[in-house]
Amino acid sequence: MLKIETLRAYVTVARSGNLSDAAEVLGRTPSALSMMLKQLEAHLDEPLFETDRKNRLTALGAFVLEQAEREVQHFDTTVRAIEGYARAVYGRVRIATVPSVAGTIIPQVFSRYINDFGEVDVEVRDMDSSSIRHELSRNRIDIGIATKGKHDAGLHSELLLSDEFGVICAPDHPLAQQDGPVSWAELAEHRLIANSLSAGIEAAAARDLHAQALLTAQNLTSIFGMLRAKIGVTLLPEMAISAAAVGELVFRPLADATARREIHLLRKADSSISPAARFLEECIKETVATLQVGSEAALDAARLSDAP
Amino acid sequence: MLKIETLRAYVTVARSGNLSDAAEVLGRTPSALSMMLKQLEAHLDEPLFETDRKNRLTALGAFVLEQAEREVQHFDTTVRAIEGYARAVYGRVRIATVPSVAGTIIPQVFSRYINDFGEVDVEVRDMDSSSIRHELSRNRIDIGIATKGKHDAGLHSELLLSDEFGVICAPDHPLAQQDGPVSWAELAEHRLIANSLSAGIEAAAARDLHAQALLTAQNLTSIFGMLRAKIGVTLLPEMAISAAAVGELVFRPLADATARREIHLLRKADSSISPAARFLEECIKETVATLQVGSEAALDAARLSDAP
DNA sequence: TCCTGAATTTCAGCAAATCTGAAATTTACT
DNA sequence: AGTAAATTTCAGATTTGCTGAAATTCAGGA
Repeated sequence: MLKIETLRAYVTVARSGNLSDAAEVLGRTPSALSMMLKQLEAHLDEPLFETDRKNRLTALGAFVLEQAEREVQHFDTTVRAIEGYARAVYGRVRIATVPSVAGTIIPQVFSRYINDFGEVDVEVRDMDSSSIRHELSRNRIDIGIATKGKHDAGLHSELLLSDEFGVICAPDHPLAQQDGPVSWAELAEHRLIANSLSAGIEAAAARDLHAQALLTAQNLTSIFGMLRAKIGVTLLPEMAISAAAVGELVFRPLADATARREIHLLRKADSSISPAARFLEECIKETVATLQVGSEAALDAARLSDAP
Repeated sequence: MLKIETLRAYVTVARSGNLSDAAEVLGRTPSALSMMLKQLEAHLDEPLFETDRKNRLTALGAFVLEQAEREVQHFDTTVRAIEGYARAVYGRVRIATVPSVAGTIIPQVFSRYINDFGEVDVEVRDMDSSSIRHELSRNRIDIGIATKGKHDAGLHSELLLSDEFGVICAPDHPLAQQDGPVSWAELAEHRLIANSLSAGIEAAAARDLHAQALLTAQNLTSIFGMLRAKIGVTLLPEMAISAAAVGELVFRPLADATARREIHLLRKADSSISPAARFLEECIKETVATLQVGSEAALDAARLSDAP
């Protein structure tokens, strides 16, 4: 049966015009090549070379050279693609994250690892957590960075980082006049502007506050506008504000340490991800780990470098 | 190193979803396939299947399947092309012959061997002998059927058949009133219409006649027109007239048996021809041999069957 | 949860293919 | 014709690949 290595040997010999040089190139002895070509000619039952010296091809030889050359090249290309994909130097990764991570962690990941990505094509999108989970389950993205859903079946999750909620208000708001954590009772005395992220806080006190809230805003721009207009205060995870251009607003942490948003690395549980996706995941986790070594200090540094 | 047979094994297993069926298809044992795939996975340093049962692929597995499938198909196509070319069931042969052979022998060849030509693409052209030799030496055709040149260097020749010259004249011409061979002396008493074929006769008497000839015509139609108008007689090889629609003309052989046109099978001496060309050559020679078994009778038969 | 049968993997030994190095042969060139 | 280089041949060594049996793993039912 015809083998690629036979064709490769023939191409090398036919092109170099003699066995010894070809043997050098291929890293075998001339005698091995001689036997290989003999076998090929026996298989075709026709000579490929005009003379014993391999410097002139028969008509069949010329035809085989053309075909074999094309074939060997095609094969090598395929092998490169397969090996490249396996070693994550080639491929495509589609990732979707919540905006705050898209604006903080992700840029860090790329600035650290961009050189290791080779030919990998990374597609980043930002969307809200439930959309991310939906896109994941429909196989529209490979990796998601989002909060977990109540009962997301078929998704594998891994805690990436947890993000402390705090109170945001205008600098001349009464709550901005003091430092330190804010208690639920303290917060209850001010008008709350609810938002989709704060609605996720599970503490009972938070639920009560939301039940009484009169205003709900969805996007950061409008929330921040209301804060500056001193209409009220809001609750947001720390990263959500650091990712945006905050301008003149004050952040005070919540006294209730359970009020956190937990951001997970999500992927489909049943199907495997490509090596490139796995590699990107590793880069993200390592980046997060590094940033958390110096705890908040490192996170702050990340934020600063991210807001020129 | 990655081998085609490994890719083929992987494709078969990935498509059938289990080892045993694939082993059946490939004609090996499941254990052989198991080891092959293990080796492939080790080479890529990544799993190709989700579970030990081979019915679900990893992301890498899906990618490799796609690539390997394409590759195996490409390889098989190449091998078919090479083997087909070698066995002369595939290829192209360009052949040029003098018109008389194009009109007699060649149709016979095809009617006998057409079924053996498979996918071979045969191109037939007719032209005069010197053009044929020229085209051959420029590698524009693979096989030529023509008379030899004076000093055609680099051409291999082989006598195919020799064709007796004779006198052609109108039925009411004086020479048509008798049977049997015509002597040079007899012929000298009539006006000769010279032509490019008769000019090639080497006999001294023929040269004298040509020196005195007043008319020279190149193509058969005009020659025959002149014969019918009783302007004179001409000398032509027997096949040249049998190949054409002769109509009402009389042929009498020459007494001088040396006046023959020798038609050769020509090809370039240095470069080899393709297996398909070689096969066609064989077919032509065999056809000629068969026709000559019954000597002239057979040739006559050929002519008859060729002029419906 | 355990059992059962099927599928797969492992292992050892065997067979086939391929390689090497030396010697013999052929070829091209002087 | 002689010589040097290239190629082929040959035998032995090595590697690779395959088989068949046994062990293991797995899926599905009791």
